[in-house]
Amino acid sequence: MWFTIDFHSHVPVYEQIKNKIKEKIVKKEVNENEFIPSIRTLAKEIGVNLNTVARSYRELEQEGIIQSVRGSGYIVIGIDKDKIFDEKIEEFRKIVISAKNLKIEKRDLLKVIDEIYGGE
Amino acid sequence: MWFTIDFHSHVPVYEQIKNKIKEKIVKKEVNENEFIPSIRTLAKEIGVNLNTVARSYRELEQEGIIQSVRGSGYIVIGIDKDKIFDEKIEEFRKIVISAKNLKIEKRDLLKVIDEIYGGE
Amino acid sequence: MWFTIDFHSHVPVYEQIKNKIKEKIVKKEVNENEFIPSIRTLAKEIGVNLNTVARSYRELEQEGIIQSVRGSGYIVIGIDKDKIFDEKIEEFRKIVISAKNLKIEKRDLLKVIDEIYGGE
Amino acid sequence: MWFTIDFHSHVPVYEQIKNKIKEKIVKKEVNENEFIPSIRTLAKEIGVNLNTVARSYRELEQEGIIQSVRGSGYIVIGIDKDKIFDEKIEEFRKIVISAKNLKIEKRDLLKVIDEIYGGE
DNA sequence: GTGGTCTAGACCACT
DNA sequence: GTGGTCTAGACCACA
Repeated sequence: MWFTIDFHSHVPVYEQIKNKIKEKIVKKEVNENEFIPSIRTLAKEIGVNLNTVARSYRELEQEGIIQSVRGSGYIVIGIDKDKIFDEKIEEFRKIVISAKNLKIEKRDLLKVIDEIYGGE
Repeated sequence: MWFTIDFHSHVPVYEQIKNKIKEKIVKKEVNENEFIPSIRTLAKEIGVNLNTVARSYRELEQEGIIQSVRGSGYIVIGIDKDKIFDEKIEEFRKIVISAKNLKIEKRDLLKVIDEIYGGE
Repeated sequence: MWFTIDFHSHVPVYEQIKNKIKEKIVKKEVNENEFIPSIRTLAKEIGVNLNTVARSYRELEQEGIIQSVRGSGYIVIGIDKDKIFDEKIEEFRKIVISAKNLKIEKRDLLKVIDEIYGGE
Repeated sequence: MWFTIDFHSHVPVYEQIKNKIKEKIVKKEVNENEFIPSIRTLAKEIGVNLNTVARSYRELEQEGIIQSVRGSGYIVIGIDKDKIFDEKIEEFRKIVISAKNLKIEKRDLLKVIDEIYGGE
């Protein structure tokens, strides 16, 4: 299974798909000039409609990250890592602010980070 | 202005309102037994429809956080800080995982936390 | 009727809709800050599915030409006339080249232009 | 290379091939009773599938423009120039109307024509 | 009523 | 088999 979708999230499914694929590319689980799963394959795998995946792919193509090859599928072009980085950091900043507002202490956040990145 | 709404977020407006009010309560900007703004007032202030604010208040009441006082408005009952804490930590954990997936380094996250919480 | 669609064209319906709306804006048949017809209204009027119009509007929004207003509709932001101009001139250039290749004479093209723009 | 194909055009590849061949015939780059490239050759040259070229040739044959010669290939029969002319002029007319709608001035179109046909 | 998303299913162009 | 487009119809969030 390539990845899973949270159907109860407020984030639309097509956005989740876009994000997951961007992650895969950054993590080099798919490399440039490689094909990603076909629209139909991925749709079946994650249990969504073909059109939903198609929309994700179409938007990723508009962002210049993948490109359709007629009759063959979608191929990875490349990704602007700085942009992805900045977007995620901004998202991260918002939730840290929100956590601070909720009087969550710094050490509680650090604990989570250590858990995930490994202590040290 | 009490707070602002991101109308182009994927998070529904009524959810944003609920979250902001919870933050206010935890931060003690509104205390127990105090009134929060009337539906009408808040709706006008943040530029949304009455029904939207009404829905937020209704759900907050169902969660036992506020209570309607006939003819007067809504009064703060109290809040289960542990639950709020856990929810936010969980949200935080997800984005940290996502950041790690994107090969964002630990120190980049720590930098953001220091910025917001104050270094050290 | 706002406009009509050529269902036998190779140009996809959603593209035709986008082009027609761009024309309307340039021609000032709809002005900035005015609403264009709702997705459902336009879909019914030109006899296409709601999703098709929705896609057109979504892409026009991505291009910064219109913007969605929650619960109200889509409002015109503005349009980069130079870009539209350049695109159309480029399209025009291609067909002129093609006409020349087909040994169509210059005066035959000029005749068409005079017909449409008014002679002289 | 005989000609090139725009794979991201909305015009189907088999239509593009047909049009290019018609142009070649009108321009007398291939004359009557001469062979055009074999399906296999042309397919390889422009990088499309055999079936696609085959479809183009089949339709050109139906239009009486070329004819298959068993074991040899396809030979040019002739072309109804008036029909080609009318089709192209009609296509031209549409874009001129569209240009006028976009408030493009007559002189801008004339400039393009002069560029391509040579001034005067 | 408005936009936003999604499903199910279809046909076309192309390899 | 692949992508590209479209229809019909549904549910949600919002004014």
